[in-house]
Amino acid sequence: MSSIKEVAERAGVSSATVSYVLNNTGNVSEQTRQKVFDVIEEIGYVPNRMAKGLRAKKTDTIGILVEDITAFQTPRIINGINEYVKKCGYNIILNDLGLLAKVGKDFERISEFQPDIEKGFALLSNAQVDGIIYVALHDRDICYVNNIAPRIPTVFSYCYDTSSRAYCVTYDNEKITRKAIELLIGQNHKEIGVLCGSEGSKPAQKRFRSVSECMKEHGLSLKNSNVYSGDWEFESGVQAFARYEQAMKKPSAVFCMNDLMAMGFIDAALDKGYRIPEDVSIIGFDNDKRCSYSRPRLTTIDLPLEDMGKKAGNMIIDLIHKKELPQKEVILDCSLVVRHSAAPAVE
Amino acid sequence: MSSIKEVAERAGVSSATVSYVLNNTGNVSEQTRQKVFDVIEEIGYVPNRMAKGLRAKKTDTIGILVEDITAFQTPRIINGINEYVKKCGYNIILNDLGLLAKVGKDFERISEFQPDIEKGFALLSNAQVDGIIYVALHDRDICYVNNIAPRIPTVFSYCYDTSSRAYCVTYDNEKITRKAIELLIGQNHKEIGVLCGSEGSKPAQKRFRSVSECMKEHGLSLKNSNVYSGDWEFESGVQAFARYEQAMKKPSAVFCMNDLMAMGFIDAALDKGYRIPEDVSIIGFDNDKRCSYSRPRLTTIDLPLEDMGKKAGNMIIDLIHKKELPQKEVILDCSLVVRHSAAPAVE
DNA sequence: ACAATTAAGTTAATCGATTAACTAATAAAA
DNA sequence: TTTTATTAGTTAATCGATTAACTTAATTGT
Repeated sequence: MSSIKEVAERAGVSSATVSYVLNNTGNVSEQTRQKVFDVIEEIGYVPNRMAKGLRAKKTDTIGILVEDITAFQTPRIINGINEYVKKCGYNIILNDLGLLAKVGKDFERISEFQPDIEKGFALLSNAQVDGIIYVALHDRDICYVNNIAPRIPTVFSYCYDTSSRAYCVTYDNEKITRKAIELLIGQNHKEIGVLCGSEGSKPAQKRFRSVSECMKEHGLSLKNSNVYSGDWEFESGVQAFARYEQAMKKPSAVFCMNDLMAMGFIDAALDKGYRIPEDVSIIGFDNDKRCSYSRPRLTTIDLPLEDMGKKAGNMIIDLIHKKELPQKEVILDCSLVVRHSAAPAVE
Repeated sequence: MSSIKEVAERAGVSSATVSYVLNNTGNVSEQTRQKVFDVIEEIGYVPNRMAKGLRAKKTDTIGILVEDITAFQTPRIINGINEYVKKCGYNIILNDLGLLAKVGKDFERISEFQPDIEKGFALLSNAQVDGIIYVALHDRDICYVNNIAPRIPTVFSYCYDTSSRAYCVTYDNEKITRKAIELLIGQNHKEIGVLCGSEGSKPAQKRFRSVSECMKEHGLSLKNSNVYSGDWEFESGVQAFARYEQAMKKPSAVFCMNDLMAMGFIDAALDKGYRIPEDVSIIGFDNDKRCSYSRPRLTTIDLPLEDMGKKAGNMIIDLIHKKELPQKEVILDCSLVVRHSAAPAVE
């Protein structure tokens, strides 16, 4: 309601002087400064961000475009971004595309929602944000999004980009998958199974290749019959166990490409009287909160979600300040969370 | 970059005409309209929201102030708000106070962070949002916040207000607690225990009173020895079980004031060889995703979080349009999610 | 045929904050 | 004493979109 003009009149100065007081610029006597502050306090004046943004052509605001706020990883990433950018004096605007309900875990289908994504970018872009951070649902190639990344600095998180044109923050699938498999090998497991994510999924392919290579390097081979297909969902873990149980020679350990499938596998196993980890060791992936209280507690892989958010915030602010970034793609390390679902092989 | 002026020049019309085309107002010939659209398409013009907001004195944007984005209920509420307000042509700006890390589950301490909360309101308010929705961490009295609710329409969600001055959306603790207890009574449980939330907590007090009254109405009495104190955390469920186990006459069912404590109780019970629900029935509260895959699956209470978001969105938009609201406080019903942790009493 | 109406546009003020360019007075330097 | 700097302000243009008030031409009514 109240404008800088009103403050100026009441304080008996020009509006320029008020602006100088507010921004701590120009030359203003202590006396005048105090008077201006008094008036501001008195009438509860708050600067109009629209006017400021219009004039200054920047808003000190970062736009966050999330594919789905209800996905378990999204809040942790937002939290990381928020923590970092607040310290730098930036605010965030969030826009949620709500894609999870539309695509489930079928991340490949997200490209169908290209118009929604473009709309989200347009919305943030005309909200005059200084930069945009895109938070994906699942580690995936965003090259198709690249052509719409607007004239505004943009950083993709939980994404990589095979075309290497976009700024991305992602995590190292290969390294951590190897670490998990090496844990099992170190526990003397020789027959290791793998429960895969959806067939078309890039991270699933990466993880599979890492499992296979890592085993080969340790003189083990990944048998076809020990590879269970899955679709990231609980139920596919249940089905995988059914196939596991029918096998003649059963793996003593199964690496599951996410926690949800691991839970399905374990649940089905426990129903049939199997003991975990005595009969079969299980490693999950995601450190998904929904699986926090499994019995036994799940040995799994924690994604550096907060750090991905922080790094994305760091990159976007550097880009806004037109700093050169040393690399377009930042790949952060995951960590192995050792709990009780994987144990040394017996016999 | 490109402004309405540039579009006007290229299309050979005045900027007013472009504005009329954009807003579908005024009289513009089909020919001119088409030409303007062509130019807009060609140079990728996007209206500047700052300028628009400055002139129109509204932004079609709702500010959401959340106490903590990582709390399990927050994303579901945001999702509900988002879904509703998008349909009405509104966008959202989010500001996260990140209080969870600071107060843990000690919600009463939130009042210590009054300055942070005020800062959050100020931030959104000077971002010129048309209205603010405050999303609390836990159902609680927000009367102390009331005096800072600014000249902007404000709706509190996951909150109630003993002073009845603020607009609130909350859920019915009493009704659903009775329903849960009646489920147990219907299952012929006579000796019912209750695992409480933090002592100072208002919802914990409400739930306790409801348990006690409901039992009395059914001719049962709640024994002091069957009341376990807790603090909403997993560990206090474990401790409650220790006390449970020492008792001479053990309750055949325990109503836990949240899922986390229920999980702690169950976990400890299973460790000691107790069977759930054969030896003791358990009901939780929250339908917390972290407890989704417990064995047995938890019978619990689902909070109408999306609906609370939707309703808050509905209320704030009505307030923005200066509609009279029939009531200041809206109380939504929870639902009982019957799964497998509570079963009829044996013997 | 002439007034009244409608259609299709233009002009210019406005929203509120910023800031370059200017003034005026005082203090310091030469 | 005159010049130069410094201090403490003011004036007015500007950012981009909206919209009331106006103009001009074409159409309609009687």
